[in-house]
Amino acid sequence: MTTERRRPYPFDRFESKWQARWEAEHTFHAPNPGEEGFDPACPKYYVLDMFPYPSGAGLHVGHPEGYTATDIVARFKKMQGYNVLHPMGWDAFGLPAEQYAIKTGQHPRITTQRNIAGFKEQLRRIGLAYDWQREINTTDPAYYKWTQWIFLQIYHSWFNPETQRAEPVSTYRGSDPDSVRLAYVSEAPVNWCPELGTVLSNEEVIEGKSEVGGHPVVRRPMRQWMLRITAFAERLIDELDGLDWPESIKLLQRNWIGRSEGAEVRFELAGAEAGAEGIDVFTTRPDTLYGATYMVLAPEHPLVERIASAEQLPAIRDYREKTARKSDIERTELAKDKTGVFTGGFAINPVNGERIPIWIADYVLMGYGTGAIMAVPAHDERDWDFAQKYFLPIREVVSDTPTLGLSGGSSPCEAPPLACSTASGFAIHSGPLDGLPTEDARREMTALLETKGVGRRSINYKLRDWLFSRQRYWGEPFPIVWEGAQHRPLGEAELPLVPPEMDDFKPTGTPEPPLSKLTDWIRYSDVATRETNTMPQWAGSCWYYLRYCDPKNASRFVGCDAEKYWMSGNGANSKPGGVDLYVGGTEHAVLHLLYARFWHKILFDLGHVSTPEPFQRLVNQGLILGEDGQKMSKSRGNVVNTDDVVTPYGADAFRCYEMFMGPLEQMKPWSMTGVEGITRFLARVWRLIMEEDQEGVWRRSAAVQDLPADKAGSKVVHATIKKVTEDIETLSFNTAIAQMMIFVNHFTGAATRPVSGMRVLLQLLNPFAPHITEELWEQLHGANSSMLAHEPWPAYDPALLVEDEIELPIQINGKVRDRITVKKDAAAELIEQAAMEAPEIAKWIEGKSVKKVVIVPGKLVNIVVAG
RNA sequence: GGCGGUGUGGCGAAAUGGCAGACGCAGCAGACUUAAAAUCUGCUGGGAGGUUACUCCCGUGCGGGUUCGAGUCCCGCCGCCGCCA
Repeated sequence: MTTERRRPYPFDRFESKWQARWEAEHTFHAPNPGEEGFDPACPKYYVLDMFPYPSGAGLHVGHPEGYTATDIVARFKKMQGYNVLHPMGWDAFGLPAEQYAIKTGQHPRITTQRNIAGFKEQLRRIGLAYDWQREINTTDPAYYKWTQWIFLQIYHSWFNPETQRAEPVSTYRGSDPDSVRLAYVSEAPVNWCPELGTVLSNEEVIEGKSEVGGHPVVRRPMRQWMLRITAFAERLIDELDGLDWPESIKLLQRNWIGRSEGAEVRFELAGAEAGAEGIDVFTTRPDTLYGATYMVLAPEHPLVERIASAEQLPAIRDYREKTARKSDIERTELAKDKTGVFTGGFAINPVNGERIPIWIADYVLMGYGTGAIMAVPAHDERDWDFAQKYFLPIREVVSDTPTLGLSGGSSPCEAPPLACSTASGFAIHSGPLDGLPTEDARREMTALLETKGVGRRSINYKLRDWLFSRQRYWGEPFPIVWEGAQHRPLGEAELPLVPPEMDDFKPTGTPEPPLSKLTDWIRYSDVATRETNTMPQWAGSCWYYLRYCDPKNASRFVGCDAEKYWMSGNGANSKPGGVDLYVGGTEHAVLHLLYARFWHKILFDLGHVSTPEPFQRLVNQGLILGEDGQKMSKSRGNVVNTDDVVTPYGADAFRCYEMFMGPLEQMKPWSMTGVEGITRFLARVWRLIMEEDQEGVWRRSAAVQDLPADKAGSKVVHATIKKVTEDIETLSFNTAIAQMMIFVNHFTGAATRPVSGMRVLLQLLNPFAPHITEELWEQLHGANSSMLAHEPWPAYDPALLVEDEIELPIQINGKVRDRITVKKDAAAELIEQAAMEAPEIAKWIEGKSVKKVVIVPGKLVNIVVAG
């Protein structure tokens, strides 16, 4: 397409000019406390985007949806007099750059730098008001020095159960501090992905496949670094309450942490002497203990070999091998056929002394609870399926009706139930519990167990500790060395620990990380070798919002004053503090947002930061779909790149369209004709103030005059100030733009346009369309005027919004039949009288009796008639 | 299966329990133009009636309920999307 389409307004002549000026004048630089230009009287506002991974594909129109929203808020808050922190940076460690390196031999650093440059240029073209002096990059040694430093703080800490806080490990009084560190080494089975050549966290594995690439993942035991996030499970749930987050995200986190209350119960092994090793189980239904007719251990449970009878041992070993090849998801699938093997051993049910068989089955996971369960087939679906398959006894101990006289597990003639019931009801066949409703029975049984010393109340979490090491090159090396089998930390002075240069990034094909190939680097001293794992990509994003506060600090991860200022609560709303507004996609609901809260709490406990939570207000932007209504993807060919929009329509049209599409949080499809519509709107704004002469030169329009607005005009102006101000606060940008369209439509037909009203429009529209408004502002005020970005936000006069006379609809039985015009504060009697006399109303009332007249002042009149 | 979200014109959507469909897209008509584009003006949920001004009926996924009045609140379903299983 070579035809030079005439642009509806000459955005191409001024957009880059204003971008250059903002950059040159540091218009959006926020000074820190103590810096030049800092005004302590200024309230602060910290508005943050989830920083992107700079991929090679560049920005598509989905990325800047959130960025534009925060940009509008940032510019708005600045005009309202806030000191606004609005930074951007790069989450640049990660697998794609490393895989590209494996394919091409090009160092990931080079790829990363090139991608960052591309992303930054695309963002610049959109005119986002970032403080680029605060740009950070997680792969910069000056940044990851502090990621490593924070890891060391975690390594040096433990969770004191008495204070419920992270404390220096020196306060631990036990004999083996390594057993309580918040960063520890574990030999547990992990998610190993042979294709990627690395282990993955539970959060990175989706339906048995890697989240990145969809490769198969298997379980295998490996020596790995773990972070003890489970210690914070309770606080991570409880402290969600005070956050201004979408309830759905809070719920997602609560479900992920998966708190369940119940009891831990000890079953002795049959034939063992009292006090000998037993099997502990966790159950949320202690009330059903009388219905426990067998036990199941996870196949990898350490007791299995000991319990197993000689004749069962071969079958057990065979089954364990098969299990090892399955993922947790495959194992716990409800619909799946249950399998298992009898161990040959028996346990004693502690409440009724019954001898019950012990099985192993893969539907019991070693990682959840204690790795063993008591099976109550009558009241648990999986136990039911299992019992049906292997003909194990089933005893009903919960009835849906209160039944008296059916006492005791001793009753010999109970009929097995016809179906499994997990519902609450009333205890039966349960000795002392009989007749109790499920809730009471739970409590009663727990108390009973505690008295007998065979169990106790317990809380279990689904959350697992965070598998924190990866077998990759392109990540932060651990500041750890090994001497013999013992790990020890590097000193702070040895940070940053920079990964060595390398040409061959290929995975070793074994669980040995790529760094293990570099024998020189590994050798730390005659006796010590370096840790060769690296940290996961999440590490850098766990604390980047803190670094933005003080990105150049060389002596601390963030300066105390800067942290206190930017992360403080906003006096006005007495919130506990943190980032004032954080916008990003839902995909991070349980990964980044949980990890970052975890790290933040450790740093808070250790006194390094001043707030218990990092992000006070969180908003998720909705996905932008392709024009076909499908998720954008390369394979569908429906991806719209930002440049495809910015080049032909301009940055302002791009920004405004992104915001006009619909509610920020909603999923919505892209539409190029929609972009054209918004372009028409901006062109109309342009022509409100400019007109084109015979030679095709744009000049200030003669219709713009220094006259007061008429009554209707000033009402529109002030209604627009009100609407736009309120809508930006609630992030309802689509309706804010609709109101500005109403403004423009009102003045488009007018012969003269008051310059005061035009100024207000430019102020209100500036956060949305900063280039065109700056240009027009300059047209109105001259080239030497101060920038619009430095103008204050306008205020509205409520008095101008009130009409003297209002039109009231008159309803008969809820249907509008006529309208009357009355004075705005007319008395009810007067309104009623006028309503009854309205021309159309009479015929509706005729021959009927008026039962009631409802008058809602300023809204409507409803006449209720009968007959 | 559980939890959460969502359902309004041809399309994106708007509506503190108070005139459903603001605003925009698409479409139709008119003005300007030799013509087109651009621009400006008007119309545009469905149906019925009337010569016009207009009038009436139906309408927010389905079925009930509360209320003078329900897109909005309550109960029960159905579809789609997401998360967990």
